[in-house]
Amino acid sequence: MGRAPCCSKVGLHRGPWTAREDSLLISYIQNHGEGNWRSLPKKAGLLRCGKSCRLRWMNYLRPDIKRGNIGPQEEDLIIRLHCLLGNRWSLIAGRLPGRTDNEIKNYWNSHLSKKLKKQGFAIREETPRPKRTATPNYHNKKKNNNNNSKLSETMQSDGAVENAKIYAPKPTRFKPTWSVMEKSESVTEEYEKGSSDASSGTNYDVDLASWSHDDHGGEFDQTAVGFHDATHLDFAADFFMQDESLQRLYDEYSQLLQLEVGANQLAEPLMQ
DNA sequence: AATTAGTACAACCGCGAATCT
DNA sequence: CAGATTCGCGGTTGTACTAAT
Repeated sequence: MGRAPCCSKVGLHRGPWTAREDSLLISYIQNHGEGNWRSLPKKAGLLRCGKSCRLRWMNYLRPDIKRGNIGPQEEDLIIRLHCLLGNRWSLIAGRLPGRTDNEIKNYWNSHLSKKLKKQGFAIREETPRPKRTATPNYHNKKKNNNNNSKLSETMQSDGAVENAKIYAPKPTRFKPTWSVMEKSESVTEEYEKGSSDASSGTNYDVDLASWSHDDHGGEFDQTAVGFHDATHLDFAADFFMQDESLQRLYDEYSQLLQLEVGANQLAEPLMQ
């Protein structure tokens, strides 16, 4: 229901974008703004599906996208946020001004996960999306949900988490904090300040290499499980309190989670 | 020089949630 | 309120490029 038809089924272009397509899309959005992706291609004179246009704009053409290599401070922040949030790339991207979720996801998959494995950290092969709280429609809906079927396989094949309840925050559409929290005293602001001045020691300048296994008595492996509930956030806190800014970053997320979950819904820890 | 393997990243796909009618 | 539509997310795939053999 409601799914946009695949491009191939309606004879639309697929694959890499040409310079001409890019310029058509850019000029259309400059004149009319984002949104209405469904009707945009037709109006812009593009033989693409709206979904493809949106993706191209969001991940490549937007003027505020930061090009170039991901720096060590960004890398450090990605790693920490991934420990905290799992594969919630859009949330992570929201903390990295100018970076897209796709870029971070790619960087993680092709670069960081391997790097961390080499360093001896246990990386989740697959982040099971947290089981969603039982909204009235949820269980009655699907049948063959990919993500959830994967999740249940994972759960059942792994005795350690078989009966675990996972904190399941209500999914919300995400807007990058640097655009919606401009006036706040958020960590993002500090990060932006820091990252805009590469020569200064930033608030996130923490030596990852110092996080050896031994430093944490082997407990670090638990980060591979993920921190989907408040109990785990407490545990996570031990690792992320390396400086004040990270504390605030952690607090921010912790607060968000607490707001959503309510005390009686807090899941039991995955590891006990 | 040719082939193979590995890497990086753009793009696609399927899904659920939000929003609209 | 229900069904339809749109949007956004995360997993996966395809392919261009580079390094190694």
